[in-house]
Amino acid sequence: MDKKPCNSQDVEVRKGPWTMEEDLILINYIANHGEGVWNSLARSAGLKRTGKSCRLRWLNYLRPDVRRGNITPEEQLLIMELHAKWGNRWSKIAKHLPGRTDNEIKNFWRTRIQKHMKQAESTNQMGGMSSDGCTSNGTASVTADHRVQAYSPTAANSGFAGNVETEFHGGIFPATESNDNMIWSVDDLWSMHLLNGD
DNA sequence: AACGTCGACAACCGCCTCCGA
DNA sequence: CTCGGAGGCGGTTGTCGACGT
Repeated sequence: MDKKPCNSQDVEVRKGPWTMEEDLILINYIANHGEGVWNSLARSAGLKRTGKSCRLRWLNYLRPDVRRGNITPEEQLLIMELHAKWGNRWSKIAKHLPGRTDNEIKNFWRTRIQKHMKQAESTNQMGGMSSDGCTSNGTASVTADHRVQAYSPTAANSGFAGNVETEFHGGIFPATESNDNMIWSVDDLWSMHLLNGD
């Protein structure tokens, strides 16, 4: 994560977690100049990051319309339906979920739904094999509601259903955990940006 | 109270596609 | 028509925090 002790400034490329300063620089720059060619944007903004890294950070985290927080049951259902239709076309799926990013959906799928699918499958195998022939690999051929039933109990445990109501009240997202401690939220960054002016 | 394990999320990497020179 | 650069996408990995033992 450390910078290389290198003399030439154009070789120096930062990796790893973004700092608050970097976020602010990126937000400010895009607010003033808009998105453009990411490589030159990174250079012009003075960020020692690759264009790709800047793009990813902006799209997945800093964009003002990015909605963060728990995926609602409705969104889960939609994700599963679309995934059954298109498979791992995360960006395509993300287009149908306003405020959600492909990365977020992808992570959600891998960490939660896939796990519950495995559990459901092993349960099915023990209990008497699949109920409707869900044997295809990866690109689900099962109906969405079937899966909901398979994983919803655990989902409720991990806070899916319970947080639906708190989800939207704040508009973008409620920045629940951050402000008290030293962690900053995107909201903070944007308000700082506004304070700074253009 | 300490240690180990698991889950969630952010970020990076490599490949593919598209566009302009 | 070909080549190179940039953007986009999906897969994978690393890190951090929460939870259980």
